[in-house]
Amino acid sequence: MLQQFRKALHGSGRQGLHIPWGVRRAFLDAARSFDLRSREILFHAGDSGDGCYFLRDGVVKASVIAKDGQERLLAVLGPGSLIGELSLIDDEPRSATISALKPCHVMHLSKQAFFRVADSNPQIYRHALRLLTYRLRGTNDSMVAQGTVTVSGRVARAFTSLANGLGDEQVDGRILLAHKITQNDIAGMAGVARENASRAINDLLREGVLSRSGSFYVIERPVELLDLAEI
Amino acid sequence: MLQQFRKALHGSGRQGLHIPWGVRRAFLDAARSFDLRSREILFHAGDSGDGCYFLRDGVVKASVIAKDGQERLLAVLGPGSLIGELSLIDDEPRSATISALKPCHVMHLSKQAFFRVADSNPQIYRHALRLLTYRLRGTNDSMVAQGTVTVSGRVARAFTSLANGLGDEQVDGRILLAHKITQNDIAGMAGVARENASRAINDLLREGVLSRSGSFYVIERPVELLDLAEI
DNA sequence: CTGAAACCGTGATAAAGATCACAGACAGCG
DNA sequence: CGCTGTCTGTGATCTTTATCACGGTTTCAG
Repeated sequence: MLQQFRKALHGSGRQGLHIPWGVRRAFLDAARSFDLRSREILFHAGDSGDGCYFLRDGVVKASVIAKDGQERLLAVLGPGSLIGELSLIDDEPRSATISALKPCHVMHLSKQAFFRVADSNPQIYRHALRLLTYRLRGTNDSMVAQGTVTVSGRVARAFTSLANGLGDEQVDGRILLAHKITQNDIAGMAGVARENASRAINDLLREGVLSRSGSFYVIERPVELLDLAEI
Repeated sequence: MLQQFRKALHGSGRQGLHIPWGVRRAFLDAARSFDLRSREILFHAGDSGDGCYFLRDGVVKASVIAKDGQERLLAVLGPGSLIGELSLIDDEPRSATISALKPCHVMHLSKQAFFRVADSNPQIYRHALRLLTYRLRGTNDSMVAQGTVTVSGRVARAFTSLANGLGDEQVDGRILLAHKITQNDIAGMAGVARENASRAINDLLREGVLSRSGSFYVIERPVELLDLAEI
């Protein structure tokens, strides 16, 4: 099912990026690894950026602060995610702020190292192109959704996106979101007021599409959720 | 000033893509050129796509139809634009419909040809990465704007985007949008109802930020427009 | 254990924007 | 020309969503 989520959100597999073996090796050799404490910030939007990061373990969020001070959450990312690849490519400032939601283990790959490795492994370029294409399709869809889909639809959409970033598929097909998510997070992702996110989430809980296990959410009926999200 | 528009919308130069000379040559040799009549459709969203297009002359629009039947205009593109590059890379269906707004001259580059040329000119990959990165930053911003900016702001934003795609900078710094644009187009780009777009446009005309020359719009005070668009 | 701070649910109201209705302008064309 | 279809401007509603208010609940640091 998770595959279908990812498929539905375009591409396949985690972030659509499966680097071949030897190449991954070359990357890891060139990378410097370090840890992030919970709440620690990897970088701020607007920082000048050099290189990109690979999240080996942990969970981070990508967010921006709009002019009016509201925080918009672009994504919550789990292990295996590539972070900060935009600045790697175009040397423009970071477009979002990345902060750790739990302790993380991260690898940093400098710009020079990336292009050095990539130049001798042209498939890497193809993979990178695919990754960006995947993201672009995603944001395009989101933009359309933002304008045409209702609040509860966008909340459902936020959950599918979370499932994509950090979902754990259980044997029975349910998807566990193995991290504490607040209503503020959901509201920030869906672009709605916290209060309305609350109402929409409770509707989903009442209908049984979603449930709570401890402080984690569980997607009980993924198919219905996709349907509500109008994907 | 147009530069500043493009800068403000991330990247520099038309679409941020300046292919070096020899390489451009190789592309043109491998491409097949043809014409499009006004209103003719290059491809539909959902079509399976092979290869990409380069718009040598003319104007096209990229749009999608949301589930509820509303047309959302993603962009209006002028000469020099690259079209359909997503499917080129990932073989997924076309994500938008491209239709000609006036007679166009187009070059088609097949997938095989693209990768053949690119594999022997790795800088091409870098350029392609830059282009996608540029677009990604753009859509990211739009997404944030969509949620936090008011209707008149988004209408202003639509005009900046139009200026970017088909603006002609005059010697006095004004920017001429040399194509007939309807209120429906603006509404579709800003994601608002046509009537409200109408009201917002008239506000801009009254304030003198915008004016009309025949059936074309002219951006009289680009800086103010950028400001209203909260870019 | 306990107090502060963050989080959550829910009603009441306000505001933004969509939709409806309709008349005038304008463009293309038989 | 005059007719038809598209485009435009502007009021009057209606809907959706944000905002405000506030009490209850959980979490966590000391």
